[in-house]
Amino acid sequence: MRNLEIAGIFNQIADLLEIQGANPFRIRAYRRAADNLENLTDNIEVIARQGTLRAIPGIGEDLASKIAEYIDSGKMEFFDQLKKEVPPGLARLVDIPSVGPKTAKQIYDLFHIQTIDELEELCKTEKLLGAPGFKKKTVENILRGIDIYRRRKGIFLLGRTLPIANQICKYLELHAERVSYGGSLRRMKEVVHDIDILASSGNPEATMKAFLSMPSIGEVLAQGSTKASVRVQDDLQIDLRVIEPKNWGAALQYFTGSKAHNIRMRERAIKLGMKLNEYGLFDAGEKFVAGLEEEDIFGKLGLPWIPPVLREDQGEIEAAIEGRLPNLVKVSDIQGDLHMHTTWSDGAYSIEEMVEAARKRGYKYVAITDHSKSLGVAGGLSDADLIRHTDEIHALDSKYPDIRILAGTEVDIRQDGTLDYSDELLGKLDFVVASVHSGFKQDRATLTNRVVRAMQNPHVRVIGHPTGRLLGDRDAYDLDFDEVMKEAARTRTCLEVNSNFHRLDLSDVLCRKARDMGVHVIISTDSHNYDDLLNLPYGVATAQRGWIEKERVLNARPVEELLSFK
DNA sequence: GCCGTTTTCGGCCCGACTGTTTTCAGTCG
Repeated sequence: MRNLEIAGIFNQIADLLEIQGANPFRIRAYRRAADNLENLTDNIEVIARQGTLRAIPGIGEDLASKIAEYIDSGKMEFFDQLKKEVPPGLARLVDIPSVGPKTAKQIYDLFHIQTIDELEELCKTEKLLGAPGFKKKTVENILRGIDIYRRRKGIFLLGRTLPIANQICKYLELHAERVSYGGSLRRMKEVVHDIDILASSGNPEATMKAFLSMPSIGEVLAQGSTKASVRVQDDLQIDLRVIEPKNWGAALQYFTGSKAHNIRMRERAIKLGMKLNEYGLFDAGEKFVAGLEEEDIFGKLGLPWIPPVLREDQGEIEAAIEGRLPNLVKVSDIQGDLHMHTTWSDGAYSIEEMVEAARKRGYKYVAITDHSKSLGVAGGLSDADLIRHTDEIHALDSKYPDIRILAGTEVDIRQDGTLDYSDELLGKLDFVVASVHSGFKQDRATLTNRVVRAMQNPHVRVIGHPTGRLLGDRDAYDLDFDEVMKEAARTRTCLEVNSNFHRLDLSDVLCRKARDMGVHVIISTDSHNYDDLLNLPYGVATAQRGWIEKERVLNARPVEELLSFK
């Protein structure tokens, strides 16, 4: 898939046009196109071949021809030309916080510098000081921006950030009426760049003061009467917005985004003769129409409330208008966990301990799925061990009448696509997860064949963590998901949505593709200890972001139905 | 550069904070 590659080019074009001072709407068109390509579930090359590029939102005649040109020739003339016009280092200066296109261009025009090191030198030697528009504060801010730029890791995992946000909310609840986190965190994106907190308060000064006196704050980046930004550990930025109670719903809607979703909402307001901002929905006479609750705003715009996980301008507004929003799977729908490890392989607790933990969570069934023999590093089970493992599970199953305990395995898909246990052995099990744990660097065709072959085995019910990605650490291996999902639908093999927040694999985008292609999923935790069981909401949220409904989630069904599927 | 139940041309979301400015431009979300 070259979707991300082309999206990246469009974003770079937007950066370059911005530096050139091009029409802001033209720049926005490139960014919107890039966003939509990133979220596209189909292969852009296939779409180009079919000649239906213009059906993609935000792609018109011009961008379609640019995409086609790039796919055909590997080049985009306009992009190459632009790169010649704008000095190459300039686009990188814009990545520095507080340095935007105007500042970067001005500095370049004055001093002809192109690198961040040169800019730092310029600031430190005070050469920049005194140039038009550059006084002491501005120079200091640039230096601070460079510092932040160098230190920031940029992305934070959802599972790391959400607990921090919850802590802050809990603290602020003592100093405000209502508190919520918003932004990409509320939309449950797999990685976020910052934490947005919203508070409503009758005494905003006190709320703001309480926020700014949190002990964990490293630095205050900005502070006003209603808005403040601070940095805490690991250079995580936290933005607080304090608003009056009557504006709560409007502010929450605005603060949740996404930006693209908000633009669409505001356009809808305009179309209906109103105006939407973070204070409320207003009629032509500036009279307050709605704003106390999010539902009020959606309602006055003729829409049902749209769950935050869907607010990405990926068709949710159209679906809301037409009354066909998906009936999203919920955490409470999940009846059992079908991917768990124990001390038999690389887990931290015994089978019985994990079963007890699952019972406490109210699950109706679990599958114990330890690793198979090839995976030596994880203590994979020999054939003989697997039989003893199965016996122990079946004995426990009789001991606990309130939970069905399935004997399973997470069997390795070997480099040639065969499985790590014989069919005879697999046939003795209740539930088989098959996963790739080696040979990640194989080419696309080989990897795709491997997984397809595994799905053709009648014992395999689900492919575990189908892309193998580790967020921030390891890219997905190169699979052709058109092929994989076609075969998954045909063989009625499920694809796993692994809830471990380092994985979230399938991703939201691939979940959406699975939905479109009629593939069923299983949302599992891949637990290696008790705490991992708590990750389920991340997997559910990822499925929700992919518009997945309860009916498509096999472990939202009773165990009999689960076992007879296929 | 995209797009159309007002439109194939003329619109395109909206506001807070900062710094350097006497009224606003730049940046950010």
